Amino acid sequence: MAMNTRAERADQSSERRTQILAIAARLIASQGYSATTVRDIADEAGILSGSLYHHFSSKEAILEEILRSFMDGLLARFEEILAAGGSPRDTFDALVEHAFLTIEREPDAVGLYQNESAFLATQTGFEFLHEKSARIEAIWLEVIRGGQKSGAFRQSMDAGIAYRFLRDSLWSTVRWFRPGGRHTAASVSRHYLDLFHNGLLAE
Amino acid sequence: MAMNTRAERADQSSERRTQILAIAARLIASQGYSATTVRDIADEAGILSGSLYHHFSSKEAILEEILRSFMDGLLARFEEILAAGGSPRDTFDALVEHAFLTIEREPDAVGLYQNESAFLATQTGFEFLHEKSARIEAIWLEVIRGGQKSGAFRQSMDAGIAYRFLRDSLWSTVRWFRPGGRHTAASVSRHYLDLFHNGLLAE
Amino acid sequence: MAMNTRAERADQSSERRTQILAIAARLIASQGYSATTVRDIADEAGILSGSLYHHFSSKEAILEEILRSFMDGLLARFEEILAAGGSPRDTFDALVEHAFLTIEREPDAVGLYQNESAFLATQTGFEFLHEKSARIEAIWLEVIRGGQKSGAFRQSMDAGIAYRFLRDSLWSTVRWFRPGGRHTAASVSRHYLDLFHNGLLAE
Amino acid sequence: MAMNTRAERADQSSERRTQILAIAARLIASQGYSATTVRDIADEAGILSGSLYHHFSSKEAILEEILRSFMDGLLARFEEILAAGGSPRDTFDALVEHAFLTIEREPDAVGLYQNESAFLATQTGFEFLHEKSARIEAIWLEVIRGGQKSGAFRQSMDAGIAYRFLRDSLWSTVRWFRPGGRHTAASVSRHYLDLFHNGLLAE
DNA sequence: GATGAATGAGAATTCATTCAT
DNA sequence: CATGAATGAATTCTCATTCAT
Repeated sequence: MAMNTRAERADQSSERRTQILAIAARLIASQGYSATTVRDIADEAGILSGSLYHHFSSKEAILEEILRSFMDGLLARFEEILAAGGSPRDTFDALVEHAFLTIEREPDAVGLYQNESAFLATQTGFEFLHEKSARIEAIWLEVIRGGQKSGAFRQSMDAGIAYRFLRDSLWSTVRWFRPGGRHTAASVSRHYLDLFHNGLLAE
Repeated sequence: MAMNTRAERADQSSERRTQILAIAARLIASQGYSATTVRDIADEAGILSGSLYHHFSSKEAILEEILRSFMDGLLARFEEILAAGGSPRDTFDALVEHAFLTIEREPDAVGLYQNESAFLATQTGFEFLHEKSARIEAIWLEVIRGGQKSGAFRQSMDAGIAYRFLRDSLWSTVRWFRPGGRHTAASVSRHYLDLFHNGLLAE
Repeated sequence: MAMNTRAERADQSSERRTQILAIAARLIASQGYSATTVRDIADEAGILSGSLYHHFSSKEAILEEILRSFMDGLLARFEEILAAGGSPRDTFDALVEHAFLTIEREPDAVGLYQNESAFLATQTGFEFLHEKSARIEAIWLEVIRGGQKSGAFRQSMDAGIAYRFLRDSLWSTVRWFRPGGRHTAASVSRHYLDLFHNGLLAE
Repeated sequence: MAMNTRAERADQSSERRTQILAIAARLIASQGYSATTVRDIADEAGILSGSLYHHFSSKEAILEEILRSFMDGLLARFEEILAAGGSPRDTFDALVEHAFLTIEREPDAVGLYQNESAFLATQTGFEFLHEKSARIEAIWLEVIRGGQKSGAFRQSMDAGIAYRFLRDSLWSTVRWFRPGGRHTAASVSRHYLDLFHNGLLAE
C-alpha cells in the first residue's frame, strides 16, 4: 500500500469535510435548516455531534459553505455560457439546460437554496447570497433583453417579470424532479424549453 | 359598561383566535415553522407564551388550522370555478386568476404552504394536505387535458409536466409579489397568462 | 390571610430574584465565575437550570446585576460620607469603617468583585465597573490629599500609592474576615485603622 | 547536521516545558484557571492542544507545577533571609523587599497564586499549598513577634492581624505593579516600607 | 514530538408545554 | 383569559483528553 503523503492526508481531510457537507445538504434540504440538528448530521456521519466542530466552526458555517460553493459553481458556469457569445436564444437555452443539469447533479444544494435563501439573505454572514443572485439576475436579464432586441423574444413582455417567471419555474422543479426517477435533466429540459418557448396554446 | 354575554365573549375569543392565526401565519411564512417560536407569536399578540394554550392546544395545532382553512377555501373556490362549466381555456384562465387573487389576499398562508407543505405532508395529522392537493391536481389535469382534447392547448405537451410547471410558476410568485407593491393580482395575472399562453418566442 | 395585591406579587417575584442573586454571589465568590455553573446555582435554588432563564437572561446577566447593585450601593454610601463634610481624618476613618461594614454585610459581593473585576472590566457590558471604580478612587484621593494639605497625613507619601495600598489592604480582608467569626467589622476596623494611622514601628 | 543526543533532547524538552509553563502562567494569571483552556495554551505555544499531553499529563498538572516551583522558590528564599539572623526589623524589611522582587520577576506566578490558591488549597493534589503557606506564615509571625519583644514594633498590635495585613497588602500589589511600568521593585519597596513602618498620620 | 480525528462529558441556552393562582 | 413560575427534553457548542499515524 502506498504511503500517505502530506497531500493525500490533506485530501482525506477534505474528503471528510466534503462528505459531511453532502450529508448536511441532504438533511437540510429535506427538513429545513432549523429542523436539522447537528446531531442529525453527526449521526449520519457516524461521529458524535461535538466532533463536527473539529471540521466546522458552527452549524451556520456548514450552511454557509454549502451555499457559497453552490453559488460560486453555478455563477461560474453561467458566466462561461454568457461568455461563449451565442445568440440570445442559444444562450437562453444553454442557461436553462444548465439549470436542469445542476438540479440533477446537486439537488440538495438547489433544494436548500430554494427553501432557505430568502430568509438567509437578510442574515449577517450571508450577504454573498445577495451579490451572487444579483449577478445571476443580471445575466438572465441581459439574455432576455438581448433576445427582445434581436427579435427572438416577444417585445410585449416585461423582462423583469419574465425573469422571475423563469427563475421560479426552473428551480422549483427540484421539488419533484429527482435524479433516478422517470425524468432526466435532458428530458425535463426539452419539456420546459418547449413550454417556455411556445406556451400552452395551440398554433 | 354592559356585561359581555356568553355569545359576545365567544365572538371575542373567535376574533382573538383569528388574530393569533394571522400573526402566526405571518411569522411562519417569513421564518419557517421550526424557526418560529410560540413566544414569537405570543409576543406579537401581546400575551405570554403560556397563554396561547388557552386558544390552541399546541403549536402544531396552530399550523394545522392555518393550512386546513387555507386549503379548504382554495379548493372550494376551485371546485366552483370548475363547476361553472366554462370552456377549458376560460376555466384555465379563471383558475390562474383566482390563484393570484389568493396570493394577494392571503400571502402568508400561501407562503407558509409553499415552504412547509412538502415536509408536512409526510407528518401524521397533516394527511389532509395530500388529499386536498390531490384533488387540486385532478382539477388542473382535467382542465389541461380538456383543453388538449378541445384543441385549445397543444397536444404535444405532457399534461403532468405542464401541471407541475403551472403550479410551481404560479405559487412561487408569492416570494416576490406582495400586495401593496408595484403589481396587483390583476396585473400579474395578465402577464403570467400571456407567458403561459404564448411563451417567450416571437411570432 | 391577606390577599395578594399586585405589589405583593411583584415583591415575591423580586424576592425570588434576590434569593437567586444571593445564591449566585455566594457560589461565584467561592468558586469563581467560570467554575460556577448555572446548574450549581439552579440546584441550590431548587429549580432546574433552564428555569433560571425565566428570571435572568443569561449567566452573565446575573453576574452583572450582582456587581452593579453592589457598586451602586457602595458608591452611594461613599458619596454620602464625603458629602457629610467632616475633616479629612474623620472622613478617612468613616470610609474605612464603611468598607469593613460592607465586607461584613455583603462578603460574597465583595469577594466576587475582588476575584473577577479586574478581568471583567475589560469585557463589554461591564464598562460600568471602570466608571464606578474611577469615582471611588477619586473620593479616596480627595480625602488623602485633603489630609496632606491639612497636615493630618504625612506629606512625604505618594497619594496614588497610598490609595492602592489602602484599597488592597482593606478589601483583601474579605478573604479571611468572615462574619460570625472571631472578628466583627468594628474590631477589624479598629485594628486596621491603627495600622493605617501609625504603622508597625514603636514610638 | 549533528544528531541530537538523548541528553540534548532532554534539554530541549525541558526548555519547551519551561516555555509552556510560562505561557500557561501568564494566561491563567490574567484569565483564571477555569477560563483558560488547554487550547489557549497550545495556541500560544504554536502546537495543537493534544500535543500538550506529550509534556504534561493534564491541565491540572501544569497548574500544580507552576505553583509548586513558585512556592518552593519563595519559601527557600524566605528561609535564607530568616537564617541570616538579622534583627527583626532588618529581617522584616528584607522579607518585604524580597516579596516585591518576586512580584517583579514572576508576576504571573504571583497573580495566579493570588487568584486561585484560596480555592485550590481545598483540592486534592494541592495540599502542599497549605503546608508551604503555613510555614511562610510562621516565618512572618516569628519576625513580627520578635520585633514586638525587642521593642522595634508596637506591642499593642495583634500579630495575627498584622500578618494578614502585611501579606494582603504586599501581594495584592501584583494587580497594579507590573515590571516595566513607572515603578520598580525597589521604588515600591521603599514606599510600602514607609507606609508599613510609619502609617499615614503626620508626626 | 507533533498531528488530526475523535470521544464523552458537560456547558449554557432554548423552547413547547403545564399549571396553580 | 391571562400570568408567572416551572418543567424536561433537546439544542448548539466547548473542552480535556486519547490515540493511531
